[in-house]
Amino acid sequence: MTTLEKDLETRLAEDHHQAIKLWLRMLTCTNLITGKIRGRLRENFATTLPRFDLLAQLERHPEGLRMGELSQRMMVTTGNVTGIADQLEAEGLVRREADPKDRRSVVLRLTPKGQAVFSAMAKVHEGWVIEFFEGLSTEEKETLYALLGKLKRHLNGRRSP
Amino acid sequence: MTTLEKDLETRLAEDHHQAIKLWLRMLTCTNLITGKIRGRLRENFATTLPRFDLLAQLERHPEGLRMGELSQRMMVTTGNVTGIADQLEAEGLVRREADPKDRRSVVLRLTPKGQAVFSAMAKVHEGWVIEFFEGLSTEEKETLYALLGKLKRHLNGRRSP
DNA sequence: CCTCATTATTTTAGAGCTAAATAAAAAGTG
DNA sequence: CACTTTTTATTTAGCTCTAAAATAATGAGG
Repeated sequence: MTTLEKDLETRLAEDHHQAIKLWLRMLTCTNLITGKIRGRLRENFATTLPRFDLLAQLERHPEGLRMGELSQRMMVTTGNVTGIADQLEAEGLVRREADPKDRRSVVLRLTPKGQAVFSAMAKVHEGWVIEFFEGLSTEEKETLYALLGKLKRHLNGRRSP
Repeated sequence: MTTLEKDLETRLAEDHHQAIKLWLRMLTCTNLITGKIRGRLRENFATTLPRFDLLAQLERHPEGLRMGELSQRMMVTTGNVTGIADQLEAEGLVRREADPKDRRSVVLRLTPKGQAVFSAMAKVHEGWVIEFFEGLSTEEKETLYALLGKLKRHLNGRRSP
């Protein structure tokens, strides 16, 4: 084996190791942040991250969203959305409505109470996220955002969507 | 309000929005990757991500790890580690051993079968991760790794450890 | 009409995960 | 040494999530 070949092999191996290290670090950061958010949502508002997430999606879509749309946006199964929606409906924060265009569909909307409860939480939540990322400068956040955008396109682009 | 103040305020608001967008994109990328890995682990090896994660930790520490050490490294509760270890022990992949230095502790180690099963999976798993990140160049991965490192230090450094 | 494939939601079974309570051993303190 | 606090692992109750099966409505073709 020549020196050039050895170098190429080494560089490839390092690149492989690099991807693994990168992935583990990314996973760690995400876990740290979700853990903090989960704990604070519980302590401050006695609610959970998926409940908050569902309300956030509805708040961005006052016209309501179907269960399938919610499951796509929240990246969970429709069965999971059903369970979370059940709880929020029991708490009076969301309402199931019939879709006039398709009787198979259910459209979920925020109730006035749900809007009020969510907007109180959203302000505080935004502050937490700002705090978590304030270790990075605006330029660094911009770079990170762009790199993750490229990663996301690659992940969505090829197989197993 | 003067023009300067308005600009400052606008810039701050944009910075806030930036943190939220960044966080949501980061969460999306992580969810996409974990979803792919989970599905492939199930299809190819009939196992799950937390099981794989526990085996991976033990593989890096042939001397064994205590339940508490595992829970820290896996970023889950010790109760959760107990349950996953129960399953892996029933499958004969790990073994509980008494810690001679501390009778409260349990040291978990890979069995020979566990080593064999894991190393077969690890090779394939590494290939998946390389594939997920090959949309980025070596330099881009390096930049992403560094930025996440800075983020991680900030997250660990301040309140709520 | 009537079937057949598709789409939308719910239900079910089981693993994952947390927080809190428990039990046992170790470590610190007067 | 006795007493208290801390540490370590397990257990328990309850929510979260998935995959797969069950319901039910839509739509296309014959």
